[in-house]
Amino acid sequence: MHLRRHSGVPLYRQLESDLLERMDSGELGPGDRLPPETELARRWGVNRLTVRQAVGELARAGRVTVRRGSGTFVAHRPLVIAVDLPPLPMTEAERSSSAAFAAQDHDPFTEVVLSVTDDDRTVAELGPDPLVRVESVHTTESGDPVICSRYWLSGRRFPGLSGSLTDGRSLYTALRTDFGTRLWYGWRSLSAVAATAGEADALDVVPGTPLMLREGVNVDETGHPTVFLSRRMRGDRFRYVLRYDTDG
Amino acid sequence: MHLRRHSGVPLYRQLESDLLERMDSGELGPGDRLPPETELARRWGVNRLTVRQAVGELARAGRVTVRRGSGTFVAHRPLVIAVDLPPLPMTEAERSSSAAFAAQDHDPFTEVVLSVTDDDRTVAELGPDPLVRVESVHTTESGDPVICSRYWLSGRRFPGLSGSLTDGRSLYTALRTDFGTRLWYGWRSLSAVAATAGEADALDVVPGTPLMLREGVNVDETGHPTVFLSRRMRGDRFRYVLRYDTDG
DNA sequence: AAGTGGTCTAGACCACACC
DNA sequence: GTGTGGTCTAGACCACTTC
Repeated sequence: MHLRRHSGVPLYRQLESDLLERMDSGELGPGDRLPPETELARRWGVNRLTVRQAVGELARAGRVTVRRGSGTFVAHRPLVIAVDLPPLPMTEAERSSSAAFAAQDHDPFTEVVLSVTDDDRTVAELGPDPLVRVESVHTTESGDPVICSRYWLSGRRFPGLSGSLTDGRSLYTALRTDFGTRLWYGWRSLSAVAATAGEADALDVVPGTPLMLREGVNVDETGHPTVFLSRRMRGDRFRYVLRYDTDG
Repeated sequence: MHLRRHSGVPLYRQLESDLLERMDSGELGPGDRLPPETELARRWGVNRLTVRQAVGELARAGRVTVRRGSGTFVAHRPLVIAVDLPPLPMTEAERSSSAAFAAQDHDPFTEVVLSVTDDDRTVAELGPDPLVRVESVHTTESGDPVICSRYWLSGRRFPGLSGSLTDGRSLYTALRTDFGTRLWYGWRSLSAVAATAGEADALDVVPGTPLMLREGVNVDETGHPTVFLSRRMRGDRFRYVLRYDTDG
C-alpha cells in the first residue's frame, strides 16, 4: 500500500481504509492484534497521532477493540442480539410513515433524491435480479438534513425508474403512479451505528456521531419483498416510542 | 475556572465539563458561537489539539455543531421527532424481557448490581418521592459487558432496597419477593446516543461509541408508574426487530 | 523491566467561509 | 484578505498490562 499525500483524501482516512481492507480480506482476523501504533506509524511513515485518528474511527465503528497497555484487537463479528417485538398489523408503507407524525398536519420532511444508480450488489431478500439503488436525503422545514436513506429495488421490475424520480416526486409516489405498485410494511429493524465520513457529510455532523439505523423490507400486494431500505437518522433528533395498553 | 493538571482527570475532559456547564447554565445559548479554538487554547493555557479533543466529544454528543471555516456553535435543543408505534399489549416486564430472546432457553445475560444510591433527582413520571437509583451492568456468557442500566424507584415505597440486592438477585426478583410488587410494561422509547466516558468504561468501548438508548417506565398492577429505567446497549450488538403480519 | 495505548505540547500548513 | 476549523509533524511524559 502506498499513501498519497495532498490527494484530497486525509492520510488517516487512507490508513482507515487500508486497515478495513485487511480485516475484510481476512488478512487480519477477529481477535488478532494490530501492530502497535508506533510500529504502524513507522511502517506508513506518518505520525503516531495520525495513526491514532484512524484507529479511533475504527474503534467507534466497533471494528476494533482498544485495550490500554495491551494492544488494539480486531473485533469479533458481533453476535447480534435480536429483540423481537410482537407482530404488528401490516399497514401501507407510505401512508403510515406519514401517519406516524400524528401531531403534524403534513409531512414535516422534504425528500430529495440524490442519485439513482445500478448496483451489482444483490440482496438475498429481493431475489437474484440486478438492483437499482436510490439515495435520498430528508430535510426538516428549517433546512436541517436529518435522514439519509438508501433503497434497493429490482431494476428489471422497475425499468426507467430514474426518469420517474427527476421531478422531485418521492420514490413511493413514483412507484404507485408510474408502475401501479403499492407497498406495505414487511419488517423493520432498529440499531445504532456511527456515521461514516460520507453520512456525516450528508447529515452535517462529525464522523462517528451516533445514528439510528432503520433497515427493512417493503412488500407488494402479494406479500412479495419489493424494496429493501436502509435509513440513517440523527440519533439526537429521533425517538421511537412504544406504548403499552394499560387497560388490562 | 481553573484547570488541575496531573489530577487524574484529563485536561480535555475538564474543558468539556466547563463548556457543558456554560451551556447548561445558559451562559452559552443555542446558536451562540463558541470562541475560536485558538482563543480557547490561549485562554485555558492548553494546546489547540487539547481543545479540539474536548470539542470533538461535544460534537459527537450532539451538543455543538462544527462548521468548517465558520465556527463552532451551540446546538439547538433538538426538536425530537417521536415516531409512535401502534400500541402493544401490556405484558409482565420481567417475563417478557426474557421471552424476547425466544431462541434461548435461558437468560443469556448476567446482571450485576453496581450501586444503590439515594438520588435527589426526581422524575415527574414517578411523583414527588425521593428516589433511589440502581445501577447495573449486564454481561454476556462470554464475559462481554454489553448493557448498562439505571433504574429509579421511590425510596419511600421500597425501603431497605439496597439490602435486597446484595445477594446477586435481579431488581425485579427483589421487588417481587421482598415487596410483593410485580411490574408491567408502561412505555418504552428507543434512540441512539454517544457513550460518555463512564459508560464507555463500563462497556469496554471508546467514548463516543454509538449506543442504543432505551428508556421507559414500568407500572404496577394498578397501572401506577413505579420504575423509571434508562438502559444503554452497545449499538453493534443489539437490533430491535419489528415484524408485520403479511396475512392481510 | 519492557511494551502498550493515553495525554499533551509547539508549531506548521491547508481548505473553506465570509467580507 | 482574514479568520475559522482540518490535518499533520516531532517529540515528550504518563498510566496501565504483561512478563
